[in-house]
Amino acid sequence: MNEVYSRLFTRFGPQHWWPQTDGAFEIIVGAILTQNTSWTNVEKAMANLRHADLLTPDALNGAMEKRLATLIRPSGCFNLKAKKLKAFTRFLFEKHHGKLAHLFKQDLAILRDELLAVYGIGPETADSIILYAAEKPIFVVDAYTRRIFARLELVREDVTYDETQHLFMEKLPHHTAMFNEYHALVVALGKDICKKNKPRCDVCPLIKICHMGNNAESVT
DNA sequence: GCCCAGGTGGGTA
DNA sequence: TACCCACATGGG
Repeated sequence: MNEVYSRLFTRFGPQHWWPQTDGAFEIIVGAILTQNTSWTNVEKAMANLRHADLLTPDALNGAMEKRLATLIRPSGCFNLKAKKLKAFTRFLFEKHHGKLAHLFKQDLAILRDELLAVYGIGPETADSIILYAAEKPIFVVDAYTRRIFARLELVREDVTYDETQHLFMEKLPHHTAMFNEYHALVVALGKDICKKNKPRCDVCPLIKICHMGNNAESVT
């Protein structure tokens, strides 16, 4: 796992996901908006929210769901995501006085359980929030992670989210900055492989990555 | 015109 | 538990 990280970093360089100039709340909003959506679309939705001064817990909590949906339209699934954003701020105000610092000061395991209980927050979004917004060390798993590492025969094909996460966290030092880069680098590799096989692939990205075979070894 | 994107929740068997 | 499906826009 360490070896793969070194090679990925050498190959792709630092990815600068969620730069520290973004506030924690913006990161959370982005994590929800990016579900099954490309980042360029999320940026448009975020720009709309910023322009409307809605990128604070208070403002978002007070905004009408319908208005939110209109503003975040470019990110797709906008009605659903507006509902999810409202669900998060409702949770934040009901349990933590609307303060992220109050939410984040909890133990990592408790924090994760609380996030998972919020409507619209699944394991990947919860872990992204913990790693990128709360800056606590947790490994974020996504579809690329499982496919790529299954192909490298480091995990089983049918491995679950939690199993994958456990495996990585067992073998790697718990460093927030490193987990941050690692996840971003895996996504960079996944995209890179997709691009290379684009012209001939019917079932992207599954087949593409299944086809990467020996090339993957040389890339990573 | 088709496929996918930094997923999640709900329904059915 | 294991699959399906809806959500929905914009870029390649």
